[in-house]
Amino acid sequence: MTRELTRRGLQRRSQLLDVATRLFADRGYHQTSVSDVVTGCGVGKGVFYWYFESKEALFVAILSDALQDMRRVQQAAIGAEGDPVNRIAQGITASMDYLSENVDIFRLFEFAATDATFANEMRKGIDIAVEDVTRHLKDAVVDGLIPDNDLYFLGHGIVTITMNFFRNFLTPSDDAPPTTEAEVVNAAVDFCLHGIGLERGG
Amino acid sequence: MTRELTRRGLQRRSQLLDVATRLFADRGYHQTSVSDVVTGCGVGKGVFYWYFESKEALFVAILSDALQDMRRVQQAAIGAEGDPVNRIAQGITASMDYLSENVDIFRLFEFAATDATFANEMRKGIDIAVEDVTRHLKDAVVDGLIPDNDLYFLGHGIVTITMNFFRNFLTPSDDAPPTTEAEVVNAAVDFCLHGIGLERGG
Amino acid sequence: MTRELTRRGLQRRSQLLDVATRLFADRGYHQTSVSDVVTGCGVGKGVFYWYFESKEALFVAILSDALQDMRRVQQAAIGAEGDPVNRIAQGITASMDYLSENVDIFRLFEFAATDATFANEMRKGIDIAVEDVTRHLKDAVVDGLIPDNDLYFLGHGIVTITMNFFRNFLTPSDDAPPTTEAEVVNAAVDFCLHGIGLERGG
Amino acid sequence: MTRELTRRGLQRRSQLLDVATRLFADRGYHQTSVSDVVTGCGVGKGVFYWYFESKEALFVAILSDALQDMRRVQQAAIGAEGDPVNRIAQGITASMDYLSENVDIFRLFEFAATDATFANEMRKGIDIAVEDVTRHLKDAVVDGLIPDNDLYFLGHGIVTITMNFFRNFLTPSDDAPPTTEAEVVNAAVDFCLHGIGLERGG
DNA sequence: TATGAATGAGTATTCATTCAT
DNA sequence: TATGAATGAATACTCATTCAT
Repeated sequence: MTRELTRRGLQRRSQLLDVATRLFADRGYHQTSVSDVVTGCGVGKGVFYWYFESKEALFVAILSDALQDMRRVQQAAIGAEGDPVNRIAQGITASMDYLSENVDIFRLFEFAATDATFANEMRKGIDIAVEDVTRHLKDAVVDGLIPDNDLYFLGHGIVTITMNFFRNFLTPSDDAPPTTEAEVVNAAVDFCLHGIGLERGG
Repeated sequence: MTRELTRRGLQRRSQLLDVATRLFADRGYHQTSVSDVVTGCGVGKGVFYWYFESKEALFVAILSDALQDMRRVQQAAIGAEGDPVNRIAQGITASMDYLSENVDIFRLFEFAATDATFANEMRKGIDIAVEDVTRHLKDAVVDGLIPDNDLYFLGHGIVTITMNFFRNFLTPSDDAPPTTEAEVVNAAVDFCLHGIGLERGG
Repeated sequence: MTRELTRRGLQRRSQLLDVATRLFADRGYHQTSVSDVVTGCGVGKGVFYWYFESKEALFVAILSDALQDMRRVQQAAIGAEGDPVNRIAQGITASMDYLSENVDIFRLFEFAATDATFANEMRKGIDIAVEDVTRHLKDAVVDGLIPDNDLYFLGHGIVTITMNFFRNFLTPSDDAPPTTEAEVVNAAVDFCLHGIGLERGG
Repeated sequence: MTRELTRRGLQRRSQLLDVATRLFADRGYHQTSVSDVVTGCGVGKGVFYWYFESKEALFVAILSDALQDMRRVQQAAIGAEGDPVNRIAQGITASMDYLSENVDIFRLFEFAATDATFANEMRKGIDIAVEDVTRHLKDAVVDGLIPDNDLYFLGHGIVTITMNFFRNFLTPSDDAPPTTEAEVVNAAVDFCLHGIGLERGG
């Protein structure tokens, strides 16, 4: 399938991904038909299958693209920062920024995590994030910044807490949350650093 | 629809609810057909529509039954406890117990929260839980036990944290969590009490 | 799938088989849609899948039903005949009679033999026929009626020749074949008996 | 459509015919898509419609090319042979040789004969072969070599028997046929000559 | 000549729901 | 109450064919 695409082809593929992301986030994956997607792009039905093998493959493409994007954003934010603890803090901040600007993506993450078909793909993405964090944690241990606890579990905790804080405090809900993104990011970072045995600023 | 049911009828309805709960939790709502449910009960297809107006209505019935059950369990655990802070702590403990014994239900809660069709129903259940907690919080304020902060937000926080701790630490996952239910319950209670401005036991 | 069917259900299933057989023979399997079949029965589309798992399964059902029918007819024709050579002759005659009265079936046999999906199913049917004939041949050898040649090959030959004679001389074609069924049956029987080392009537 | 083709164009067309022949024989006409054919040639989809009006037209081209080829081979084998009976014998031999070396083609013949769309085209090819044989038969009658029977029927018989013997004895099957091509050719020739009232070599 | 992209009617199949008995 | 049968709209996907470049 992995086809050679012209510039025009790449645009079309990208358009399909965008429209599908929006529809999946708005109505849900199962409530969105391939027909809806192509209609939303103003193209014929066959076009879809020129670019994707199946509806499922499309969703997986969105998912893994998003996971890669998010990771890229994290790495860009971290840049050349030397202090591993700061690297973690900046990674959390960058993740929340990314999700704030791509709320549709966050909803797809949530769906993927609960759906048998995609749970595994989602888990793979999370595992990579955990590995990234764990690498920083190891560095911090080596540098004597934090005690040598069960790093994998800590890493998992940081990733999960980040997602949860985002869900709980930055996802729009009826009862208006009196929180700015900055506050939530702060709270998440504090929570996580505290979790790994640190006081921030200390 | 609210039909008069004989004893046998009530059993059948209950059986349908049980089988559907299991199937929905295992395969997902959209991947489970009405046919699967009736086959799982060993009955004909017409039976289903004798007891439920639609597949959607069935799911809503499961959802609201479960929410009611959970609430009943909370209230039974609280009993005649006089201290409002203890009431909250016991409510959290009872909730985690309930979810531990009804993991299928927890999965349906998760699904309901992400699916456009049921998100509202789920939210109603959560709102009731928040009101319950908030009532205790108000009592605690009146008794001078905790400061008079934004109680609705606190109440929401307690409910959410309870669910999140359950998901994060008591839901089976690859990287075996080295936590017993008791530990998680403790952590959740601590976290929440701390959140409302209290040290437990203090 | 193997479902319990009521009398009415059995009739419907039978009707679907009949209509499909006719359409497949007239237009070809690939040129006949499931839609054509249900329309031909005057029923809704879902009915089809109540009775058959797939279009392919329907064709296989027709095929194996027909092969069984034909075998039943052969056995009925042979009855209690004691002479194994006569049993063979009567089997050939019965087969040709059957095919003459079920020309549609013969066309499906021909199609099945050339189509990758069904060739195997068809071969199985033929193998059974060969085994039947071979049993008679063995008896004939034991009785000293024919020489002890390679019986499996002979059996295969008899079955194939029967089908070929039918195709060549009893299938309607432009250049009207000046042959009656009786003549062809005679010729086939002669040919086969001669093939196994016998003169008929001798 | 009949387009002027450059040398390169002729090669391309020929390549398409070859690849399609192989695919059609392997998977069947209906199971092979135009896409499969062009992919098999490593060219774009538009190319196909440069050389052929339709998928159907492609198959017809393969079919008629093959029929012409086979006829050419027959005529080359007959050469300047004077004896009409020998001409027939040599034609049969040449045909079997051709089919042995082009088994794919034989499968397409079989398919074409059973498919409503191509049965007519196939029949035309057979009719020509029958006419050829019939011409030799007429010569043989004029020469007093054979009795003056229904020649058209005899001609048809010879062509059909040739195909049948090939199918039955030279097409690969499970029960290994203990026959060499030479034996089958001999048998077919004997059968046919006998059929027209002759003993070979007599 | 050739290509990648697009078309859209058509196909098998599913499934929530209804109905006659 | 219950069943087997029927409905038909909806869905994912295919594919011969066309077209702009």
